Amino acid sequence: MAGMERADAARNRARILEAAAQLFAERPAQDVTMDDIARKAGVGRGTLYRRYPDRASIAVALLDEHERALQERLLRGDPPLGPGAPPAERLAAFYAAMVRLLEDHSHLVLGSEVGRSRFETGAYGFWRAHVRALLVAARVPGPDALVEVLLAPLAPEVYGYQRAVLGLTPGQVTEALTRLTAALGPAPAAGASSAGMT
Amino acid sequence: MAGMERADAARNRARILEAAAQLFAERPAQDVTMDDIARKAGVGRGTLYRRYPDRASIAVALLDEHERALQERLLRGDPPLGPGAPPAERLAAFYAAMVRLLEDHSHLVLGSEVGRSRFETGAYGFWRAHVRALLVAARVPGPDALVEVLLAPLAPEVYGYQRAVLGLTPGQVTEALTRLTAALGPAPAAGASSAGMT
DNA sequence: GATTATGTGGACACGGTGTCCACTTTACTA
DNA sequence: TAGTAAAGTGGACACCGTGTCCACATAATC
Repeated sequence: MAGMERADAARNRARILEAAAQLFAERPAQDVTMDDIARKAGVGRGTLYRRYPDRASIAVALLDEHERALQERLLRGDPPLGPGAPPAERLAAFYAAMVRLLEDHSHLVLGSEVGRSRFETGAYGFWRAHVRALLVAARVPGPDALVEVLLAPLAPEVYGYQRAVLGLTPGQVTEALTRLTAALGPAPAAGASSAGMT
Repeated sequence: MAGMERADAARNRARILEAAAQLFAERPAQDVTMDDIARKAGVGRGTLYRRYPDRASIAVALLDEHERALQERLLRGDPPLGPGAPPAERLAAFYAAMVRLLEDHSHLVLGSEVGRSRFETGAYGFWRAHVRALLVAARVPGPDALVEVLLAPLAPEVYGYQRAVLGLTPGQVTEALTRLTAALGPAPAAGASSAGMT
């Protein structure tokens, strides 16, 4: 372990995170200044910058715990989210859960620079790996490029736009993704009637 | 017509656009300040702000002409992009063209706040309407939510990420989208063998 | 050539960011 | 328990970009 965190430091970290969560909840992340957070947390600017060099890193920290929880459920939770169910069902469950996550916390991401850095977060790679594994399990051919296409609507900016501007419901997004995935599948045996569009 | 534009004003507008195009090409839009643009264009700050209240509006102006050109081709160009070809082919052609457009000009959008405002641009609505119409023509059921999902990978941020970080080629993106769309289709008649994944 | 409206440009004030360093607190050691 | 080193803290500060404002210049109109 690389040195214990001092007690006061831990306390302040908690304060900062809590203050930031409140502020991000009540107005766009863009409009929350580092100063706001420091003041609300009862902490000096220097202290804030020591741990979190910018807004994005705070948002990521806040997001992290929620994402971890979902990852845990994907790996070891009950079906259909966890292992045990057929791939298509697990995918549908994943979409629903992911939409739920976005629904609850996308405000952390929208409007700050997190959108970009979030991709670098380990979490996004995790979702990708998960979906890819399910596609492979379902014998969908050429999963590599498909994964990205299937994940794109869950990019925070895109999702936020679909919800806020277009007025789509979370259910509609989930359903569209599920239907899309359901339409995929192993190349039909020669001669089998295909349902695809010509 | 709401008043002619003065000759000097027109000249300066052109200068500004040209300067901005050069600057955006050589470094991330984020890092180009309004001052940079004004200086390079040989124009005062006030003049710049008069027409373009922020970076985003400049980028949108630059993007506009390219987007209009593609719109024109979609409406009145030769098949498969224009009318005449079967919907699936037109969609594939559209994807390819759109990827090309992003390939050439996504740097205008990435990193500035355009990402957001771009959605409000008429252009995005146009793409949506186009794809939706093609889905309808192909008798794909429930096109409304699907359109968004199919367009999501073409959101500039997402596309840029797939290209830069993931290393996907333009061709891969196009192909994934095309395959996805091809898999869609009218609900198969009861009893017909489905190629979809279970 | 005079008048008016439109366009221009740079000075300015404001606000946020990130840095820096003297000070305080904690954890360790004798 | 006192002393010491390391870690943490907080606010003052300088920097930079933004957007506004207004005195001036230039083009269109009479």
